[in-house]
Amino acid sequence: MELGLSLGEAVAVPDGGRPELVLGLGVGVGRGEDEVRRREDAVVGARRWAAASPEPSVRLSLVSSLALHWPSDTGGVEPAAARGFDVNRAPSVAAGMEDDEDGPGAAPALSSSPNDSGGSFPLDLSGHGGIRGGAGGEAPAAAAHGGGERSSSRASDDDEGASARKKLRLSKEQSAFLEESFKEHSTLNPKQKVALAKQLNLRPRQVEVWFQNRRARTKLKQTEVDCEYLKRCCETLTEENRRLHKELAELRALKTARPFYMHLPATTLSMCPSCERVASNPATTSAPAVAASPERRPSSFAALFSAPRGFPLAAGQPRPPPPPESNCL
DNA sequence: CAGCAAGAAATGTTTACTTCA
DNA sequence: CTTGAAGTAAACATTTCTTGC
Repeated sequence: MELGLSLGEAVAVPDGGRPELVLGLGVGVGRGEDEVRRREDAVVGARRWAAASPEPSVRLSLVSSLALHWPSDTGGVEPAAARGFDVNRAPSVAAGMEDDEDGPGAAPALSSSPNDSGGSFPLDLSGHGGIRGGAGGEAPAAAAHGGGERSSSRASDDDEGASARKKLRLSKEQSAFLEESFKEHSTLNPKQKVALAKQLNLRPRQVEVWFQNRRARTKLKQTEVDCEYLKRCCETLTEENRRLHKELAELRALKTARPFYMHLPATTLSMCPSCERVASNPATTSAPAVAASPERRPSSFAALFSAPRGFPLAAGQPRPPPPPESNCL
């Protein structure tokens, strides 16, 4: 038994709103091909399972979209695309800024001009004093050098004096814009990062960190959803287990009430492993052969006895036709 | 003012990829 | 041409720390 749960299928919303995530849920007989890989593959595998499962899926709107295509403008495929996201194309709002490279002279984190909001960024951030959220116009030391890409970004924020970490609160506008970007793509390539940073008057490192934390929050939320779902599955299975135990007790009671069929010798009936039919032992052909083809297989042993299909056969009743084709000897 | 939650940032680890001997 | 070590970059996991309530 496997539990399947998938996340990340972007689904168009009828009213034209933003896509929703599909949380595919299902319980059924799992297939061994769902390899459990490290990290994301628990979800990916479950999604695959859910796709192959006849079980209905439950859709939850998690207000996020992780699987939207983002076509490449370079035609190339970057590593991030291999992880499921195509992050090669810069966001539309960042068009024309792709040539900017992060460096000491590029993309200053805090614009010297309050009116310089980074070009096409529609939100007016001037009232927030840039990234410092209206911190009285105090230019942070870290902002002076503009940060750098990953290889240098870690050190770049530290080597600027001992005061090191200056906690900031992103403004609502900045957060909203980052959120919108995240909905389009949960990872950024360097150019997109720089463009976004420019538009928001942030350092590229800040944008990078924000996306990292955002991904972590998404994953955490998903884990909570998974946990809740598995809890419910556990309850359902416990209930099913209780029911089956009860059914078993009823069967045992029936066993004493129907001594003829239940007292057949064990060698009389056997299950063919290939076709899953209950067949009579050739050596004891006098015993009735019971066809248990899939379409006729009762859903439970109790149904086997209660269903009006003539089983078990009463004495003198015509026997059902033999199985059409069987590998049984 | 302490406690707490949220979140920004730092740090360490893992993985994939490239380069080069 | 193949292979393994070294280097690099990016993402992730975890932790630290700041800030606001």
